[in-house]
Amino acid sequence: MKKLHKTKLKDIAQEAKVSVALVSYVLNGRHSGRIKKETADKIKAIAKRLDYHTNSFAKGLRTQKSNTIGLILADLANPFSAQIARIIEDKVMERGYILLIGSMDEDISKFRRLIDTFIKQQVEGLLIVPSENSIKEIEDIQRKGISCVLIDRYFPSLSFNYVANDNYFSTYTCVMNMIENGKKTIGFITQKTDYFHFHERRRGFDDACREAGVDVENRVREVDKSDLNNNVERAISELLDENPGMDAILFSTNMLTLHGLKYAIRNNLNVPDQIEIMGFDEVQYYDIFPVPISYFKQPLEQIGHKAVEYLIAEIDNPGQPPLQQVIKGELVMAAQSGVE
Amino acid sequence: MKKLHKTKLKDIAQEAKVSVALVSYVLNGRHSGRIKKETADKIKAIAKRLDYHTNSFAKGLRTQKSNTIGLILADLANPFSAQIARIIEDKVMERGYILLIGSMDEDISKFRRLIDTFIKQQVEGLLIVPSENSIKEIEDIQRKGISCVLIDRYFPSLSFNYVANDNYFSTYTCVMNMIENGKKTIGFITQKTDYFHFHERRRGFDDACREAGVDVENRVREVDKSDLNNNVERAISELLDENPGMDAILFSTNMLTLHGLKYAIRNNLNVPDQIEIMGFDEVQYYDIFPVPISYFKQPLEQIGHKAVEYLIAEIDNPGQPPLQQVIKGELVMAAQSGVE
DNA sequence: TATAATAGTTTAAACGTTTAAACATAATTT
DNA sequence: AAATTATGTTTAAACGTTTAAACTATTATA
Repeated sequence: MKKLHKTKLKDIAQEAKVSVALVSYVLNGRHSGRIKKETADKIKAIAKRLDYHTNSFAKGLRTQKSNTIGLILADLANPFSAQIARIIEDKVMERGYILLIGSMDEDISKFRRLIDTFIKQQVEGLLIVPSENSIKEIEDIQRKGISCVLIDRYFPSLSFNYVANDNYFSTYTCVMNMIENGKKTIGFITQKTDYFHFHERRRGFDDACREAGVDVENRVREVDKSDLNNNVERAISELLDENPGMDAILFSTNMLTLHGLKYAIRNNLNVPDQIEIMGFDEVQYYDIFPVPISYFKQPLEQIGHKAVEYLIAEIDNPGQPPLQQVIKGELVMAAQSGVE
Repeated sequence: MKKLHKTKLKDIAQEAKVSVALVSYVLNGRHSGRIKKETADKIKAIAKRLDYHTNSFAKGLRTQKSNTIGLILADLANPFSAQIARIIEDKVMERGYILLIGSMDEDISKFRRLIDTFIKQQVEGLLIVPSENSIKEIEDIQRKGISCVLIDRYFPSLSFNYVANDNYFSTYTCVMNMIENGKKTIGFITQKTDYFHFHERRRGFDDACREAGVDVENRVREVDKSDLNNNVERAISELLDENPGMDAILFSTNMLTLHGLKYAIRNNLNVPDQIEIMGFDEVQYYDIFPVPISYFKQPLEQIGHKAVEYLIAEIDNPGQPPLQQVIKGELVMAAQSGVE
């Protein structure tokens, strides 16, 4: 049972025959310009030799700052979450903070536990990719006066900081692009949900169709999340049956898109000549499918960065008017088919 | 600029007209059976009303325990990492600890930064899914006497705690199964790497073939990670060209498997009758491919659980002889084709 | 020569908890 | 009635750090 002695300021002070305070000043670079270079160097050398690491408990207790930000994800196993987590972690570190990551796995009680945990850990702010039914908890956070920025999803009824993809623009752009490319009968497969961002995607689709003068009637299917496999398949074949000559389908999530691809491959649809498939979100695996697919790429990088900036702004200046921004992503066209 | 006053023990004590110590005893349930129920209830009620949350800085400083475990992943964006993170987070919470997650993104300097950060945060132990060239840092951790368990990958040259998939068994099992099913000419596509676990997979393949009396000569390709796309494709077609009648290919990672599927679909191979494809790791998307595929499923759940158990054991009893275990996963056979 | 400014360092209190030990009172035993 | 035990609560020190303020010694200024 080896007893590991963690080096503390006192150890360094003794070794250097100076006071603890001086060591602290040196190691924090807070020397008001008065510390002798010689002493400073000696102290730094000893700190290094003894492998000193600040005790953040003591530091945090004394300074009342944790330098810590919490990130709560709807579901870590979702590639979207994982990607955004990575982006945010980098950005947060760059700004001198530490990121705590928690995944609520679409489970509200876990969400509450995470919030409590993070509060106990004295996080200075929270970044949240909220899940569907978490509005009450979000309001709670607001009430407690904790700095917080919502990511990707938000509640228009709440006056809250958020950064999200411009979902209206996304589907609007997709449709317009299809139409430019001569598509006439466009289907849309989306998810049945209360999420505001899905409504926006729907609205973008509808408006674009209306503006372009193409029909929307009976061209949209909202599928239920449970038993997605079968529901999507059914939705697609219904859509195709009831709209002969349909020459394009837009899917509103990456999972839906993948199912669309599956359907196309299984049924030997000629993509994109007979029917074009357009998806949402970049998925590492799109290019593995033997079918060219264009997709709307959410601006994850920018969303992550902006969210961190907003949060830090809020931390530095709590209670400011809400910072809200939607960011436009871009359409990534399939590699021209024929070239393999 | 709303000033948010965080409730502390003192506030509760004043409100209840008792000492801070008593409040602490009550809230920690550490009442040696002596505290009047009435008082305890009153205190608890006030704590709840004032929304008290322990200040873990103060608590950690005083108790010298952080109740915190750090998880360092090779790459959070890899589905394997994300899945294992989820499993571990649950398990760790269940055992009363808090999990800090960090992703090193295959970047050694980031790895070192994460270790430092976690040490400063006073983690009681580290769980690490190490990346290829991190052996020096791992030894460092060992030298510092920090409790640590390696996950999934380990260094046989180091005497260290680890929990991993039984990689030898995995490929051995796959091959044997193929042979039972009448396959005669089996190819193996794996990654060119120094990772010990890939060597094990290779060894399992070789041994199984040898034992079953089938040839290994020229049936294995180790592809370079860079430009995986093209390399895999080339490897497969080489393999098929040079081994006419090859009736099965085993892939040693999920990415490789996906590329294998892509190849099969593009080239209209008849899977599994003409050629069987067997993969590694569960991937959410396998079943989307219009091709039946069997795969070896790593026992992620058990690996995660065991790793947490080992780490806590090590924390409770540091310096004990190393705990090491490989766990056998299972082969998941493709849904019988024909049934759609 | 006295005074003030400068440079370099130390003192001491504070952050919010925990916890062994002490204390006070009431109940029980001798 | 004194001594003991049980019950309920408080005291006070400690954890490792930061930081305003104080101190000391030296140098510059009046």
